[in-house]
Amino acid sequence: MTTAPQTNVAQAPAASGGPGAPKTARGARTRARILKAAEHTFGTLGYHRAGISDITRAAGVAQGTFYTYFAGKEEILRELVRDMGHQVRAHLAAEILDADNRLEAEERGLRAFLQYLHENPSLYRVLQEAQFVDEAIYRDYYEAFGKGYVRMLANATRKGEIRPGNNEVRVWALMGMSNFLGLRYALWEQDVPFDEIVETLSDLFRNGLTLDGKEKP
Amino acid sequence: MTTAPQTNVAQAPAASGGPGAPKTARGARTRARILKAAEHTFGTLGYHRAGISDITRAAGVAQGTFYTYFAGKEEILRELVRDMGHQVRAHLAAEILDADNRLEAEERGLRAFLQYLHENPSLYRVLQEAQFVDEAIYRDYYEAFGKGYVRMLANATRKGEIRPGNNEVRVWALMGMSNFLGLRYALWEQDVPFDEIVETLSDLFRNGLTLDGKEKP
DNA sequence: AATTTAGTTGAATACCGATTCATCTTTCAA
DNA sequence: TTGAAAGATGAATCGGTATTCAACTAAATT
Repeated sequence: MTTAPQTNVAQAPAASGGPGAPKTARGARTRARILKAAEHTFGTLGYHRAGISDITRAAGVAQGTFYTYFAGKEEILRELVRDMGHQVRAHLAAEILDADNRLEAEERGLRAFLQYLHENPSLYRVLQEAQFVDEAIYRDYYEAFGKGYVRMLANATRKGEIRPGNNEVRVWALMGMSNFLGLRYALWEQDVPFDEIVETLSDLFRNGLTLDGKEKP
Repeated sequence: MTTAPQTNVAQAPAASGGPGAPKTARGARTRARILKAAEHTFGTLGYHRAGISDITRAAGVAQGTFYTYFAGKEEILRELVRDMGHQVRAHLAAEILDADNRLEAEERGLRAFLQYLHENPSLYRVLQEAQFVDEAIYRDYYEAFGKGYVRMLANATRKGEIRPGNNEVRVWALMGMSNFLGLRYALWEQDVPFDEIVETLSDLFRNGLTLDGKEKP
């Protein structure tokens, strides 16, 4: 029996992290810096054009350091999508909290989303590109988002705030709206004030699109 | 002054085509085969994973032949987006033609779109990936689409079929809905019949989302 | 039939960037 | 204080693939 390198056995590389989750404060800081840098780099250059070297340069570390915390390029993208997903959801949830009813929640939610996207444009690009790098992570994002959304609509239905209907389908429609409106009016061109966008959608929610009568409650 | 290679001056390489538009029937056929192959290959493997060799193999031509008709990988993607854009718009326009009013047009349009996406899944991927390869071509697609859409809503407004409102914003919201519903229910999982999706949206258009009254016409 | 133009071929080129690794430095626990 | 563990370095490797090109074949033109 020689001196076996027990070090190599290693307990499963941190279920959530890459090759190894940081074990010191310094490591945690470095990892965070790299993640932030990746967000910015992917957001600006796009996933494919961005090189690991671009990320590490932006983070101010050497190339090799990257692999201390992430298994590879795909891995850090996944991590990023998870992180950013948590952030938006937390942010929107907070913004909606003190809404008196569903309509108000939709209004506040949409406005907050447009604002958030404007301030964090990387979210859009990172998320959308992730779709074609690892579809599962993209689906996870929207299914997590949608799940909470459906629950809220179900509550609103119970309270009699919205018409009964297929809330899952509605949620996907609503997420699609926000997404496109965000791309067009928060990222591309700021030529319509958010208030007007929100008002237009609010009108749709209150009155529909057509002119003929609405069944009375 | 030496014998200048006047050949190199060349009149701008076919405004729309690549290095040279085909000049014989055989050439046209080959070019078309490559374009079809690219659609399928990009649609299946994705733009970045797909190699020129994958495309030419699928088309049954040699690698070099590709460059007889296209300046490069990005170029063929652009061509593809333009082509596919024409196709969808033409298809949807036809499907909507004999609608009696805007609501019916929306219903038919949505159903037709879901159906089309289900039958031509490549459209989604090619288009969405193009966004990050050449944003302009992506914007062109949706601006062309949106332009026609806005015009139709304006007509409907004039006819008193829909409520007055910001039709451009509405159009982006509507395109977003279709897009997400298509991804979720036509591409990912077919677990809700198109009829139910259409009915859910139709209800939204007729009655809105909320329960309280609608201003009467 | 001869000549020019268009189209085709596929191997060679050229470049790029993700990942590895041996070495060095910092941190931390005993 | 000191040795082991954790972190950091950056040059070298390695695989992949978009593009080029000189030679060949088919079609059209005279």
